[in-house]
Amino acid sequence: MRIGELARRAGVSTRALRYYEQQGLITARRSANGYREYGEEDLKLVSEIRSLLAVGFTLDDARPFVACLRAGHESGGSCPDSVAVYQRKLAEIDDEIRTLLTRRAEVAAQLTTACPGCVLRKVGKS
Amino acid sequence: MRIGELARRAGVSTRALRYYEQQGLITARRSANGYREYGEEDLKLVSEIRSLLAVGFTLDDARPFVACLRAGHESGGSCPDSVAVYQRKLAEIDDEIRTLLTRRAEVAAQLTTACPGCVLRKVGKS
DNA sequence: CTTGACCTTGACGTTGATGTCAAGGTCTAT
DNA sequence: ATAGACCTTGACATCAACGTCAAGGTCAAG
Repeated sequence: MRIGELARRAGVSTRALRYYEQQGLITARRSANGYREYGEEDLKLVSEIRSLLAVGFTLDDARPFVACLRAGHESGGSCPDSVAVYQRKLAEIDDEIRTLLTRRAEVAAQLTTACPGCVLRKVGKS
Repeated sequence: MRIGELARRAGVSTRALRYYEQQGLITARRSANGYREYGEEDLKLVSEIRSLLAVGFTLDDARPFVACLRAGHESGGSCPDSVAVYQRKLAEIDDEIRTLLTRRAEVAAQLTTACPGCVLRKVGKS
């Protein structure tokens, strides 16, 4: 299939696909006229990339997963490198959550200081 | 005081101060030679801005706080507009936290699926 | 043969808060 | 008068993942 069809089926833009290729995440054969030609495996790769992006991974994070699929594994996450990324990501997310919780407390404290009572009375609630 | 001194005392770069001015957050008198001239109030404004940025506010979010201080209030947060921003920010932070918690669960689930047991065995732990 | 749907590469725009040059004016001290 | 520490405005660079033209080639259908 060509890039337009892959884009439609994967739910991404053709621009995104070319970008992934430029970043070395996917590759494409070229037909005689220079058009990119993809197979079903590529749909799988792109789907993997999208689901990873959807949970906050970067394209760089997605590399090991793509490599894993290319290596023939059914799941992109079943390779050591992918697992390492999963674990690093979990740690990063935990960090962010902690940061946000701290911030939340700080902001709530400042609000309380600046306007005692404001933090308790929800807007629009009697 | 001139921009260099304010920058040192506030712990920011002169570039940042000029940017805040460009964004309409602070203003400066000009001495005969064209140099920016600041007073102690400006240090207070900049400090307020920095502490807000530190907890994840944008410069735009900081506007009401600066206006509040300029209006003579001791605290930048003690004006209705500032309180509204506080509350909006709290809601935003809560949203982000919820999103991250969801993501964490998703990533952990994928990790479990891809590599059962990996999520339990902490790296480097026997 | 021409429309129209598809494809190509290339390159600038987006977002926020600066960093970092460039090219030059000002002022103090030596 | 010259170094050097300060100031000025202006403008491009950064980060990620694309969006959005621009200018043009390809191909099947009418």
